[in-house]
Amino acid sequence: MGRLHGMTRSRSWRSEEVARNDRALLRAAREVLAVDGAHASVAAIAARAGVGVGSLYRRYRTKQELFQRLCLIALREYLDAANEGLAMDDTWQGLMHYAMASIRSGPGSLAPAAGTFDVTDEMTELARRGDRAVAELVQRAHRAGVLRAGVTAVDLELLIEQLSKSPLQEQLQCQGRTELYDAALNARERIITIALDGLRAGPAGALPGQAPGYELFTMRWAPPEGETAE
Amino acid sequence: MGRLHGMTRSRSWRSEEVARNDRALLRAAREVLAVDGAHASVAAIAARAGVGVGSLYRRYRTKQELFQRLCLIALREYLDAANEGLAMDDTWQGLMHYAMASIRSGPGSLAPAAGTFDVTDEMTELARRGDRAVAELVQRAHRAGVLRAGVTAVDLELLIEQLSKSPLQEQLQCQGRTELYDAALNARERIITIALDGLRAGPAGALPGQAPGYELFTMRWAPPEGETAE
DNA sequence: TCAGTTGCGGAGTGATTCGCTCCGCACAAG
DNA sequence: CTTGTGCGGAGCGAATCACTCCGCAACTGA
Repeated sequence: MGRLHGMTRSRSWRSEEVARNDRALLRAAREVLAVDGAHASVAAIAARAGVGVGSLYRRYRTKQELFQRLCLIALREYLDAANEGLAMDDTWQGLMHYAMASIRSGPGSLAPAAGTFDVTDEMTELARRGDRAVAELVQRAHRAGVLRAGVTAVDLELLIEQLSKSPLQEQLQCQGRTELYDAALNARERIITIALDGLRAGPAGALPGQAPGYELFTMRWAPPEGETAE
Repeated sequence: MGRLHGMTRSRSWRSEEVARNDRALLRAAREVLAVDGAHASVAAIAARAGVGVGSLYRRYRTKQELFQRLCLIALREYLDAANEGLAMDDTWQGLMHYAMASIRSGPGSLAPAAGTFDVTDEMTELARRGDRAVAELVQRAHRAGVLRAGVTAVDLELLIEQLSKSPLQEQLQCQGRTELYDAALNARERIITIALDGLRAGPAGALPGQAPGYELFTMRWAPPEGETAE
């Protein structure tokens, strides 16, 4: 925001500045999407990235295209996190590594955008591989006896999604209270720690109801019929 | 939607139907607010309640007035839940009773509306009394040794807020997939159980960072300065 | 049977916000 | 100087917002 135009930059920004703008755009898009949900506007994204809407539309032909790229990146991070977790020796730490990483940059943040753009084959493939890795992560943890009895991969993924959004931080930054941002970050770490520790095997009782099926998780990425909804 | 007008109803609906509509309106308002956040529209609320916007505006002079009444009711339920929890003999069960009730009808759902309406003295008084009751609930649980070391009342309230929203159910009903609603409800119960069990005293390690202050919780109800935001 | 009354649904209204286009400008190279 | 390139943001038509208003159905007292 403001008038900074050219000014400081001087040498070959032929593609250097371009890449920086692209990263800022993607970061801003994820943040705004997490805050404003399905109603996130391109103007807000561009403003948060510190660029004009013109620059945004030069890189992405449409809002949907930006969200698609965002989703692809999130899915890649999701898959990487699961594989990294599987590579760890400590079973519990591996599970937690995946959970933490997935919460931080998870597809949960862009769930509100689900159904507003077409899902490419690459996305479904990435999601499939990720789910498979997570299922193995969960199975391994159960075999090691460190994961609470009855917890399924779907339980885990839904819990992660639940923890992905931060209502507190959303409102804080929506009101512009930057002075409390660090405190909110700290508070969120504690909450996540508490919630994830509920996954540990221990004296806690059985889970209520029966294990949820995968359809709860896959359903959302395919718009039902008749484009958007209702 | 639909033309059902009078039809089935016959006897003295002078005030019976009116009360039913009011309840439906409040219920719908809470649901839509939880789904659409700050951008919830009166049309959506009225439609979900099965009434016309005219009926909504005959009972509430403005959208803000509806949200105020909604907030007041939620705060009352919140206070009641805390007091009921205190009245229980079993300390842990008392805490869980409060948490469950607060999650289900919690002020967390209407957090996005915070700052969009004026806070009355009655609201602040109710919130103050509720917070006091919760603080006692937490203190009592700590004395009994059933609550995880280091957990503060603010931690608890923020965790409850985190669990108040259900991204899964939101999207489900936004897409009109009613056939999966029961499964989603069941899945949510499991997630809440897991997360709340992380509050139990046990072998889990210490919480990261330091205890968050109350300002994180009270800040939001007072618009900073300059009305809405930004 | 029939005016009179009451509460209802939803089309209409001006204001606002949306996704997106397009143009003037700052700067580097020739 | 002229030319070329990527930029910010004003501007545009469409969509959506909170809110008003009116015709109608259901019921009442006679």
